[in-house]
Amino acid sequence: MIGSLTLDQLRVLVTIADVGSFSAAGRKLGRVQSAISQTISTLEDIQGVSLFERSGYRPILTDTGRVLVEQARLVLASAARFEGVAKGVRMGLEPELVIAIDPLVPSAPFIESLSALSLAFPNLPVSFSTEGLGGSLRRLRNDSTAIGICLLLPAVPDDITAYPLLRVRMQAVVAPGHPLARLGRAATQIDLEPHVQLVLSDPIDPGSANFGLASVRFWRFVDLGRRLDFLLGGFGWCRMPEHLVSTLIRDGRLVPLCIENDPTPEEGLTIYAAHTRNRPLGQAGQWLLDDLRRRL
Amino acid sequence: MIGSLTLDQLRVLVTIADVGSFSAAGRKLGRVQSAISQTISTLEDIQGVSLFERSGYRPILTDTGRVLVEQARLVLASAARFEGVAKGVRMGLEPELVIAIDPLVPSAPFIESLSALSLAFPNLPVSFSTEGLGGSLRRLRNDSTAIGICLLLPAVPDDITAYPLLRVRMQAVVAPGHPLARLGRAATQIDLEPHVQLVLSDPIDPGSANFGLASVRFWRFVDLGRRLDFLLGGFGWCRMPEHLVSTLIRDGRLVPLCIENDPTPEEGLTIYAAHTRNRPLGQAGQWLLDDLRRRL
DNA sequence: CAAATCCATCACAAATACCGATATTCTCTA
DNA sequence: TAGAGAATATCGGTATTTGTGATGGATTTG
Repeated sequence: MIGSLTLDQLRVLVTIADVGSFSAAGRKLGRVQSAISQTISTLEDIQGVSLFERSGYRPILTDTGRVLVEQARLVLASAARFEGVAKGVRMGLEPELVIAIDPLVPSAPFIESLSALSLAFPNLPVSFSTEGLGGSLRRLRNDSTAIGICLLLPAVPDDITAYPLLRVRMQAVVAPGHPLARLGRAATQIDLEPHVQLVLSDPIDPGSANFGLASVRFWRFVDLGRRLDFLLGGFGWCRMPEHLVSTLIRDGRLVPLCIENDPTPEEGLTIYAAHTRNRPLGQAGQWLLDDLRRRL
Repeated sequence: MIGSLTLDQLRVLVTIADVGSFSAAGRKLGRVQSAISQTISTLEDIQGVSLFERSGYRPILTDTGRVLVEQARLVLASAARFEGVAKGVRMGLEPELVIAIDPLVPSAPFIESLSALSLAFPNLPVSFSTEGLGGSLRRLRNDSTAIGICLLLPAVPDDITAYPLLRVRMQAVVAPGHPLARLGRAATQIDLEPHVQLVLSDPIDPGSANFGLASVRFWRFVDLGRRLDFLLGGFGWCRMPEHLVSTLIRDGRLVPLCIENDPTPEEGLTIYAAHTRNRPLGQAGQWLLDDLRRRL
């Protein structure tokens, strides 16, 4: 036998635990008492454990029974989730919502929307991917994500529908021990050139998305956190989103770097919520998009 | 009908997903192909969704099907835990192991023993309680805990058998505003289940990384840093390496969460592992005690 | 002490799940 | 391009599972 455990057995078990007796459980479940009794009996039999102490007037849960009731609740909750997802699909929801977020995008502004989302669609499986610059766009075109929260440089591509959400200001920074930190004036192209620039790049297509390159020597990183390690270690300079470095600057662990004729827009880079034109958002995706636009 | 979803249907579904065809699933499950076909047919019918695309030679999972297969795996895993607990009991194990730890108890070396415990008894539900100084002792005398890890001042009472030990660590954490942060005792699976767990997963094969899943609801992340953002935002709980969260904990931006296999006390005096004389330890409890004494 | 409630057991009936055969569609190879 | 092999849906018959209803023993309640 593959496995003879039945959800029905578990439903009966927890119902008994809830209402306190076999008979009452029978009434609640619309079955005769003997059916309940037999169901529990076969459950005990197959699992080889004793769930109830039958010596008294009404059966009481054994220690084992108590624990297994809790386990059963988990199984049933899980099963309910299965049915919940199915129901969502039946009512027009997408089966899951995949969200891709580029690494430079701050999470904070999205958390409220997302917790509202999980309230509005409690059974919707949500997944996130953050996998390097350009990852969101690639996944959008892949159809492996429904929504991308990303930069779109130099411009919004034709096949993408995008809504601007917010801007992140970028700040060039360097560790205090680095030569550029002691410059004492705005850095020119000449100043920057000899030093290593720590750039984020698309892991799949390292040649793309290299905006704001100023140095000749650069090291590529896919992971923002790892780049930060190297930055703090005085390995080179780079631009970082302001929200990630402001406390580090305040603590003196990083020094802001002023660049002459910096091509990076003063008001910051625009973060878009995007989806592909040819695959419209599902109900939940649309909801999230609307909510984001309303909030931001 | 109370609920007509069947574990058998789910077993059939995931088997098909694994082996790739109805016929092969039938062979694997020892059933005729038509039985498989009918099972899936009724499952689709009852849930009101289309799981397979039947136009081709062999049915292929729809998007909905793919998601529901993952959900089904979770349900089956949960069911397997149920049966695992039952099996443990059948083989003489205690149905659960309750461990009480006093709040002042430091905690370094417990984690190795406990992860060894969860390896030796993978389905044993373990719960921790921490509820004030003297709580362990009270629970021991209550018979509501099997083992107490506690201070015993001024001396070991007569009714208690106690062995002096030392310390441990690994970190489940949650933001201060999260409900789990206000639990006030060790979290059991039942406590965790309703809350979102923030899990790291393989972006290529999101189904693979389901180790350590305790909640039924979880959001997947590829990126550790982004997960941390959501964690700090109070979105859910997760386990984090201690070196990454210790400063956050110090800042009060995170709260450590004591759960089943991850106890997290701090510094203290002489710590004993204790149990009452008149209720000898079960198999797993004895195992844990021996392991602790061997290591410390 | 009587009435009511609860549970286990048993035989029978109903539901349901499986099997085997068949028709059809698709893939792969000669 | 034809033919063999394999996959699936459908259908009727059978077998197994599951629920019913009645009965008897035990406990609580008033």
